[in-house]
Amino acid sequence: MELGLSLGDASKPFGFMDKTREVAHNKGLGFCMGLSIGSNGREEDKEKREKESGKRVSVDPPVQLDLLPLAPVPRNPPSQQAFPWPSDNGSSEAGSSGQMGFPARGFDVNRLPVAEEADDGAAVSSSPNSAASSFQMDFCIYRSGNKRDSEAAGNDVEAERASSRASDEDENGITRKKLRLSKEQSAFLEESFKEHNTLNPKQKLALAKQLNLRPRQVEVWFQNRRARTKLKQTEVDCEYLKRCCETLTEENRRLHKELQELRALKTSNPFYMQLPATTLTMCPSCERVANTTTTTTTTTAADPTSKSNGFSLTRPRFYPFSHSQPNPHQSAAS
DNA sequence: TCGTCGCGAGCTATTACCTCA
DNA sequence: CGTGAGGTAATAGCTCGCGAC
Repeated sequence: MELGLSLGDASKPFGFMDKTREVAHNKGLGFCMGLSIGSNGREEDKEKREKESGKRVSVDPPVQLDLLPLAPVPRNPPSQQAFPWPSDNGSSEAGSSGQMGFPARGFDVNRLPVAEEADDGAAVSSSPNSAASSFQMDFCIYRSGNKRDSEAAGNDVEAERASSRASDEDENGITRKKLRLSKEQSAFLEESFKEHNTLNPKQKLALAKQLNLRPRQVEVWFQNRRARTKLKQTEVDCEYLKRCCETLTEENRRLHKELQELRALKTSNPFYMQLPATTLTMCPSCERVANTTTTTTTTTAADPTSKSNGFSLTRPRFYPFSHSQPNPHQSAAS
């Protein structure tokens, strides 16, 4: 697990994030986190939109957390599903039907009646129940009142649910119905989100068509997904900062105690502390004395294992910031 | 060049529905 | 069977960027 914290300079995302993300993806390790406070986020929006044309961008750069599943996530799911837009490496083609890994034996989901599709221009081209539809995916029906589709999908459970809900369908259409996405749809959207956490209109339309959803549904899903991600980031941020606070409090308490011990030592042995000031200069990163003299006393003090005076110079300290350069003392310190 | 307007997109807060313990 | 909690799809309202004028 690698943690990084940055306060104040939101314009600079964490350089280590990319590397850590890579590691996390490749090895399924932990999570990484970066935090930056002080940005309004709009500049990042602009950048995102500029990159939206196909580049993978991260949402909300000032707060970057990688909370992806710890288990290795295949870049291409076992089903070899292909996203409806060209990937960064151009490996997937738009509308690559049959590569989704889902049986192409039916439809569909949450598909509104034809008349209802008109609210989103992109979804009006195909009849949701038509076998000749260009929609490739076989998603179980979860929408109330769409029993026929669900049965066609062969999913008895979903069909039952849809059937049971059909009875409470509000005929006047005022009641807002919950359109639960199928697992396949959610999984595909999730994979899409990993590729692009924002969608341009073309991607949205393509994804909607491939998933047999309305573009608005895809849009809402991504919106909610981003919100969930941000919420989790915030939770982890809070947890991390809480730990930082606890650690620093503990460190502060320990330093006070150490100071008292030193003062007591000085009082009892006034000659002990008559060392050159440089003797106690410590490397802030590795806790080792950086400048030593040749006196016997100093050598003793510089020895991190020395307990001759009842305390050690090596004490665990908490530094939330990682070294920008490799710590030359790290191997020795460990 | 600057101001205004319309539009599109994203974000946040909230609601409404659904599932499950 | 009723109920509350949690998850999530959907909505509303807002801000911001951008292009047209």
